[in-house]
Amino acid sequence: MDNPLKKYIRFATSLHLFSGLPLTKVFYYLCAFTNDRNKMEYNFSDIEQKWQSFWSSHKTFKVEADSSLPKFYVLDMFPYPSGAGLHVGHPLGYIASDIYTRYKRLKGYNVLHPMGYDAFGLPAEQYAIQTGQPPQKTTSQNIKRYREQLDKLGFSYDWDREIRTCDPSYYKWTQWAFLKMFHHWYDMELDKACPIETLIDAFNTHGNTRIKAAHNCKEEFGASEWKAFSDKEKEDILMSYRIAYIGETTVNWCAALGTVLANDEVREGFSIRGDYPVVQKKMKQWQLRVSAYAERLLKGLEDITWSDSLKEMQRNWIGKSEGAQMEFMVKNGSETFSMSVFTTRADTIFGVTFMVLAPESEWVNLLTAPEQKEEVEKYVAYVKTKTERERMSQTHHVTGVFSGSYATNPFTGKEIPVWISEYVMAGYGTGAIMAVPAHDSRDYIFARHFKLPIIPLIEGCDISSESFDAKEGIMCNSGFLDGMTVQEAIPAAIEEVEKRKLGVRTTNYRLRDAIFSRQRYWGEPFPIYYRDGMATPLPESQLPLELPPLDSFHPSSSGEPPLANAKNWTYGEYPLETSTMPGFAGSSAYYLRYMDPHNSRELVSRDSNNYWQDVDLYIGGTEHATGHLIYSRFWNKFLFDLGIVCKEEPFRKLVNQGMIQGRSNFVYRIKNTNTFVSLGLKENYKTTELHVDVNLVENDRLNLEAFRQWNPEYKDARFILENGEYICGWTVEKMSKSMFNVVNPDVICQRYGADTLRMYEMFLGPLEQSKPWDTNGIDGVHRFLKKFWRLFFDKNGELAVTNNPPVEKELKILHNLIRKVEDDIESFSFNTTISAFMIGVNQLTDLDCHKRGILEPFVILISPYAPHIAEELWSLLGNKPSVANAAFPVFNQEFIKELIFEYPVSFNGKLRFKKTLDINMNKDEIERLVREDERTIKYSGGEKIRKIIVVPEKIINIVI
RNA sequence: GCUCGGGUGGUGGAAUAGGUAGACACGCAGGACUUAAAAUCCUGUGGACAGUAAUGUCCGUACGGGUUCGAUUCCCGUCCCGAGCACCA
Repeated sequence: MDNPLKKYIRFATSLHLFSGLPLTKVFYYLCAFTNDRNKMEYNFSDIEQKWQSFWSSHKTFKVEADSSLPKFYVLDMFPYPSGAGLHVGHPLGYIASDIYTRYKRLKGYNVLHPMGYDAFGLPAEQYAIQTGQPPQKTTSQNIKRYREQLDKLGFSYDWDREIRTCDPSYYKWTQWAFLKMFHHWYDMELDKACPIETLIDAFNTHGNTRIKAAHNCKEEFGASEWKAFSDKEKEDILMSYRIAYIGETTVNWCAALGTVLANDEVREGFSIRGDYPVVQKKMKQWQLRVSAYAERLLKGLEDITWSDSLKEMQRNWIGKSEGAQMEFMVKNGSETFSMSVFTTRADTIFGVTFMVLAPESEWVNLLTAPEQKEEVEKYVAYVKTKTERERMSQTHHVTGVFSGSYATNPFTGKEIPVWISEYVMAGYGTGAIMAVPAHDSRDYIFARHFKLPIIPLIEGCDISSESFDAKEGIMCNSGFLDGMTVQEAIPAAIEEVEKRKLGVRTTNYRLRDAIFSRQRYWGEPFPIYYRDGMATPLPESQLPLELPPLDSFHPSSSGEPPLANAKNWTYGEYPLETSTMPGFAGSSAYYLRYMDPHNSRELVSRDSNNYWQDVDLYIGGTEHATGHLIYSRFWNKFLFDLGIVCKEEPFRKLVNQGMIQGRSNFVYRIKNTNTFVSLGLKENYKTTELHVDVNLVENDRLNLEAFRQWNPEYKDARFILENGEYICGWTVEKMSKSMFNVVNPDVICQRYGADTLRMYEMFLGPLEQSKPWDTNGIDGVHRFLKKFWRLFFDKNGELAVTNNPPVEKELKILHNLIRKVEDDIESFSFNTTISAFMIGVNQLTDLDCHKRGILEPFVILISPYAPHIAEELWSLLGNKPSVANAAFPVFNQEFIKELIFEYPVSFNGKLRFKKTLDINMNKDEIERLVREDERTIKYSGGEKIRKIIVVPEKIINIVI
């Protein structure tokens, strides 16, 4: 057994052997040392354990809706509990949100600060396929580990509200929302989701010709036709109007994962999870009609406090562009077709010299002339063989084929050829374009390559080597548009198009409907069964439809999703849907469920929702900008349309914490030897750079013994040292196991304590900035906490706080700090607060200040940052029950006067003098004061003076 | 290519309604206490030059211009780094 006493004796013995001192003397020194330590040292591990169990047993952070208190909702993006556990980068945002939460509580708010787990997902399933371990089991193990790690950091979550997306009582409401979407359609006139019954009524009276709806229905029909349709036909038509619908679409199919993926789960033709190739494939899939909300998703960005870059990312993703949809008559031999294109540059119509179709476009078959058939088919086949990545990487590789048919330019009347090329995408606009080579770089390159005519439309533009894409200049060669600026010509052209009935003004969005089914096991089952091949919703009373246990998580032998293997996966005699929902399903409304997590009758009760309303502060990474944060906003808007939630936007303010990168260390092995040379001397040798585990390195000094034991290969390693030490090189890289630079928060907690870790993570730099983790600086923060602790004790280790009234100097330190802490937290500058604390402690130490009137408020100020030490000191000062229930100290204006006195008035940047200025001074008094110095001033008026700037002959500015 | 951020000591970073640049911390150097170590505390620390010294002078916020009594901050141009988007018609 390795108890502390044995360790202690072993340590003393080795000291005795090492130093040659008598054993008795060794014990004497050790005793003196440890006694001293026990008495007054800051014992963080005892303190932190004590208060963490206090908080948990007293449910200190439990909150209830209370209409007598103002509410505040602080939310973290809940984690996916991976098998690797947390590294030091994960808690950054959690620490920031916890500081804000604790601050808001001190300010008298009733703060909702919950936590949970985004527990469905691919990694657990992949692990299950490899090992046969059910995802239920590994997920709950991972959650347990996450919880242990989170608890050590002293977060003030209300754990009674914990949710897990894989819990049936939670995903009941994910399924419920899906059913609601199935039962609704989007009315473009009312601009909201409406019950499907209203659509059926409308079909019964007018058919679908008069209805403005978001849909993908291909037919038009009148009321009598509708009534004559069979049930199956009716159901197929309704399906093309539902907000949750099955539709055939080109999907991202990942063969390696055996599932379809959403656009945000794919990057450059490869899956984000696993980096497997993804191909485009037409499939019937469940989809959510997110595109119906495109305009509202865009508009809603105006009223929320998110960073500009994040809003910009969402705007790009939604990709609104305004222009016109125009009809071109196309002749293929004797047949004539009307083909529509979308353009934002209707003004360039006179420069259209050819048209281009996407190879996948439905027009290709109709418009291919018999004599070109062979060539077109060859080309289309060639395009199909290219992967998505190849098509993207070869952007300037021009390919294409002439279709053999000609369109007519409706304005010039000229015949123009129709081409087919991969540079036009089937998925955007109509899959066909009018090409204006003079003013679009892609059209220009194409025209040059195939020697098609180029007509310049802007006076004086140079198109000899490239197109003129800018929307500026005076129009020419453009008939009635000649002489206008481009900005005038665009609306004028659209107007003319509409007048001549050649097309209509249109807005196009890049945002596409979200593909909502995944052919995998570890997700929410769809509450859908198939009757005679028709997708039919389960009644709400059947929810939740629980995920059945499985023995094998592979796809079935016939290529069906894993759920096809489940026994009795039927509703009565009818088969249930075998796909499951994607990862974003469970995370789309979790912030609502936290408001009322135990409600078994509703997603969230009206009362709870009315009280908590929306998330006031949401902290998380930018990686969710185009995924979760779009889907959540969509989901919330849908629920808003149904009157289930009272706010249209779910996240009022959003802060993106930066990434914490790893700081890797290197050692330098001399080639073909087992000798390592220190950084400063490596130029003298031929060396190989090797990553070394950062846990064996301190302040870039290698622990030689630990290094030898790290890997058997290095057992006999020799070192060339500089000044007796081995200095390692370093660089900043992603934090990952393979770079040996992962720092586990548990290790830091054990060594320095959670309070030090929390403060250090904040001290590292601005919250929103990415920065490397560098353990080197942590001693400074730890030293500060020790100093802070010592402030409360005298030299004998006795609590030394007195009730003497503080003097003005001490009050100034305090009130300066109050203002600083308040300003910094409100502006999320948590890093600079730590400096202010350090200065404050140093000043109080110099003054030997032991006064309760100063120290007690100081404890409150520091408690959001270092809650454990604050609780301990708070209770030592005789307060009950918890500093979390204290009130934030009030900043006293009186001491601002003192600050003014201190601020030097500079003269010519060199001479300095101090002037006594009073906050109550008015303009005349200041003028008189300065006139005595024979200088003139300008004064713009105001209430308080902060500083006064003087230069030769005049005062330039008085800052108020 | 387009959009948005950002370039400050050996290091992380302070300071922007223009006003003592480098707070605070790390590291480094020196010192105190100690038989010793640990811990703790104190001093110095952007660069160059001058002086025995206190101190003084000049140069310094990526680079080049501009506005201003005064610019790290505002404006124009250039370079570099990071993030996002990328045949979006």
